[in-house]
Parts: sequence; C-alpha cells; structure tokens
Amino acid sequence: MRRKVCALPANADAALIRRLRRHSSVPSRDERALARLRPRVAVVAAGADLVRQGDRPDTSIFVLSGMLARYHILARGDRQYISLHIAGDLPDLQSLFLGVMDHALMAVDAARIACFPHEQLQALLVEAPSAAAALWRQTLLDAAIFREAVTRNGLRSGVERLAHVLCEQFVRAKAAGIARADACRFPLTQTQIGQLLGMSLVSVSRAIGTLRKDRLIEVRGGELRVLDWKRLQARAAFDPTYLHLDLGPAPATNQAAEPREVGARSFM
Amino acid sequence: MRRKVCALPANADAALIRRLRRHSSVPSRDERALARLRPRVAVVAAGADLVRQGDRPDTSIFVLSGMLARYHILARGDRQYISLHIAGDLPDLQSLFLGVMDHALMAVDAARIACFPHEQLQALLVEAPSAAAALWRQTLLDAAIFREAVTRNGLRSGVERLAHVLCEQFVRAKAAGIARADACRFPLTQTQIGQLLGMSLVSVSRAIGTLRKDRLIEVRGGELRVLDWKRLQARAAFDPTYLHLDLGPAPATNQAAEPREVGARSFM
DNA sequence: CGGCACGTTGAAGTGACTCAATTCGCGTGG
DNA sequence: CCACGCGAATTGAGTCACTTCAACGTGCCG
Repeated sequence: MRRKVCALPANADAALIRRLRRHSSVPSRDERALARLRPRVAVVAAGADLVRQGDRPDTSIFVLSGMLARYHILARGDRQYISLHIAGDLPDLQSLFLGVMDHALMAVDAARIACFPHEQLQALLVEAPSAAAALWRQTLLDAAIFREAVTRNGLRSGVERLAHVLCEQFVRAKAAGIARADACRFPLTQTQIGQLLGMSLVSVSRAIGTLRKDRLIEVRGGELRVLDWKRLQARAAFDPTYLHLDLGPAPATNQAAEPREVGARSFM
Repeated sequence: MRRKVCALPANADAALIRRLRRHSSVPSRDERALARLRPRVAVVAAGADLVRQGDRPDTSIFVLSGMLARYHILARGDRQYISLHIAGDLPDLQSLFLGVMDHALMAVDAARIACFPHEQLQALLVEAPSAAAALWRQTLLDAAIFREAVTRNGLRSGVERLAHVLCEQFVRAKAAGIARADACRFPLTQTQIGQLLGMSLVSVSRAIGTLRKDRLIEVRGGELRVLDWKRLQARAAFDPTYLHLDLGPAPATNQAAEPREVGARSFM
C-alpha cells in the first residue's frame, strides 16, 4: 500500500480530458469543469494493493502510467484477475456509485496514478453533463471488456485465450499511444496470466511456447512483441468490436444544449 | 423478432421508478421527468432475438416480466450467455452510449418489455441528474454481475458454478419481488445452462443430479426450488456482496460534503 | 399416438491439471 | 568476477474432471 505523493503537477486533468476526448466530445465549458478537479497523484510499487474487497473508497483512480489489474479473491485464496488497465484507463470508476468494493485493484508493475474524489466526479453530473456522460460511457466500455472476458474464458481453448488477451492488450496499448509498431508492455508473470485466463501456470507456459514456435509472438522481460499480427488475430478469433475504438471524438454532437427542453436534440 | 405492441398503458414508467428506488433516491422532480418518458411496451416470444450483435439500437429495454439473456456468438457458431435478466432489469442500458452492439439480447421465455428511446434517457442527464445517476448506477450493478461471471466460470468447478448461478438468480428474484419463499422461475434448458457456465450439456445434467441427490435443490418445468439455502450457498461459495443489495435508497453519503460551491446539495 | 425436444445415464477419450525436476535470468554479496 | 539464491519459466509424466459419442427415457403437443 506504499504510495508516494508526487510533487510535480503531472497534469492529470489534461490526461483525463485527452482520454475522454478519445471517445466523447467534451465542450469547453465541461472541459473547464474537468480542469478544476483536484486529483491526488501518487506512485505505487509493483504488487501493491490500491483498493481491497470490502473497502469503501471515496476516490476513483486514473492510470497515468504502468499497469493495474482488478481481481477477485475467494475465501479459499484462489485469485481471478478480471481485467488489466493501462495509461488512460479509469478502472476504479466502477466504484463511483457502489458503496463497497466487490473486487480489489492492484498495481501489476510500478505505476503512476491520479485519485479523483468521488464527490467531485459526482458533482459533474450537475455541473458538466457532457463530461459525466463521457465518464459514464467510459464505465460502459469497461463493462464491454468484462463481457468479452466471460466469452474468452468460456468458449476458447488455452492457446486461443492467450492469443486473445495479447491481441486485446496490444490494441489497447496502440489506442493509448503507448505501444511501438510491433511491441508493447506486458508485465504479467505466467502465474498471473493463468489467474487471468483460468488456466494453470504450466498450461500458460506451453501456450506461450506454442505461439512462439509458430512465430506469432515473443514475450520477454515484461514486453510483448507481435511478430505476425494477422495470424495472431486469426488464431485468437479476435474481433475488436467490443473495444468500441470507432467511437469517434464526435458522437451525438451537442454543443449548445438547452438544459430544460426535453430530448428532441441530443446533448453530447 | 416477433413482438406485439401492447395496448394497455402497463405503467412501465412506474415500474422503472420503483426499480431505481431500490438502490437510489429519486427526488420527485426527477421522478416527474421519468414519468414523462414514453416507452413502447411489447410482448416477445421465447427464443426471440431482441437485439443482435452489430445492431445500432436507439432504445434501451426494460424488463417487465419474463427472462432475457445477453449472449456472444463466435464466427464458428458457439454461443456464450453472459448474463440473465428478470423483471426490473435494464439489460440494454449498456448500449446507451455505445454505438454498435457487441453482444446480442434475446428472450429466454415469453417476456414483456418496455423500450425507452435513447434520446429521452440521455436527456435525463441535463433534465434530471439524479435519475441519470440512478441509471448509471444500474449499469454499474450490471458490470459487477459480469465480473462475478468471470470468476464463477474461471475459479469454480462444474457443480459450484451451477450452485452459484442458482444462488444468484434466487437472490435476484427475491430482491425483485418475484420469488416465492423457496422457489423462483428458472426457464433455461440444460443446454443453455451449459452455454452460460462454460460446460457441456452432459456435465450440467450430472451437476443438477448431484445437487438434487444432496437435497439442495429441485429443478423442474422451468422452476427452481431451493430445498436447503444455507448448504446451497456454502456449496457455491456464494457471497452476495457483488449484487450490492444493501445500497439503500440513500446512497453516496456525501451529505455534508462540500464539493466546490456547486454541488452542496446532494443530487441523487 | 407419433414425433420431437429435452433430459438422463453409460462408456471411452482427451485437454488441462498437479506433481516434480531442471533450467533460466538476474540481483546480491563474498 | 564468480558463487549463490530466488523467483520465474520450461519440460516430462501421471491423473482427473470434463468432454464427446451414443443409447435410452420422459414429457408435451399436434
């Protein structure tokens, strides 16, 4: 739980605005409301738990760099990772309107995060409806990733599951602008990959070996290198629709919404 | 896709308000905004697809009675059910801010539904922020169920998975007020249960047989009867935290919070 | 009363698991 | 600079839960 408060301004607000602009248009009035938020920036060490099951957090975490992961843990101690989160994600927005955490949030590797107080985010509903809509949409994007996780782990074989999660992370890293042409960060241990995909460490090792032997990928030192994207995607039966990357920055274009007037015109 | 438009008013708005009041407080001003919504009520037959992958729906579906299910389908034809939805659920709210459907929605048995136009719901963000917050929260509750599905199918054995989903449905039916003391509707075929839990029809049959032999449950004619709730719950390692049933009508507790000058009044 | 979908049960096969033994990579300290 | 230690990854071997294949039972509707 070790976290150092960071001195530098870090521009967490600006990063958040950039993130939301990736899928929603945020009018400048709402942008100003976002810019008034006062997040607390922190650095967390690999392996640190940021929020635990049963906690009642009063902030939502925004990832500035590094990788976080959500997980469930059963009484018997088994762990299931639910989703991975990289720069630009708001994993913890799920807790904004839920009292008690039903899952935990940890840092997979060293990460920089910004904590936005719930009350400030909730205030956006009144102050900046378009910004609130963008945040809402962000939580729906998260939910789509959860749904895909169900299908991935339910319908696919071990090798396919692995290929699928690698595809997902690569595409998301690209979208976040933190991937190179053919590589991105992937700091999970094989044990953790197993706990994400519902398979044993041994199976993960063999699955990686298979994809490596087929010259599709290379994984070393927390880095994923994609050698043949087309074939990897085919091997995973990966369809990126669920990531909704095509949600352009201009959705239902509003601009000068008339707060009172009922809905004939769309407001975002 | 057969659906008959229903003549009677059906009070879908009232049902929606009751639903949201289960977990959020809706001030009367916002209640009036909800009451002004003009949903289209329809009856759908068992097995009918309401929304398909790739569609771009412009309404969100509210369940008045019966059971709906979300599912993914892969190119090769395999099907994975993601979640089940009963009276009071808003399965389709997930599509409110996502353009294209990444999953499909179908009727498991005959159902009555109400379709709320997206633009009217989106207008609530400006008109009735507390109502919007309640809807947002509703989508977060859905997401919590998705997360639990990942863990259920990833970490539990066949019998445990079955027991878990039966626990979930029983508790949710209770909360929705449509369960008897020891029984509720459960209209899935064993094939469908298999596609929900990631197991084969044969395994489902044997798992049901096991729970029946242990005198925990009885399933017949689309009805689930719970014979021994305590032991069923133990068998499933079922912890209802993730359903967030304790979210009283008074949420977020930001009573005297001072979120900047604007939101001093709590708005949900 | 036949047809058909759904459910049950037996038997054989297999993918993934556990157990276990090495090997690799890397940081630490003698 | 090399030895050591330790976590992580690889590889082999045996086992098991769940799968598939197949036959049979059951209940419902035309």
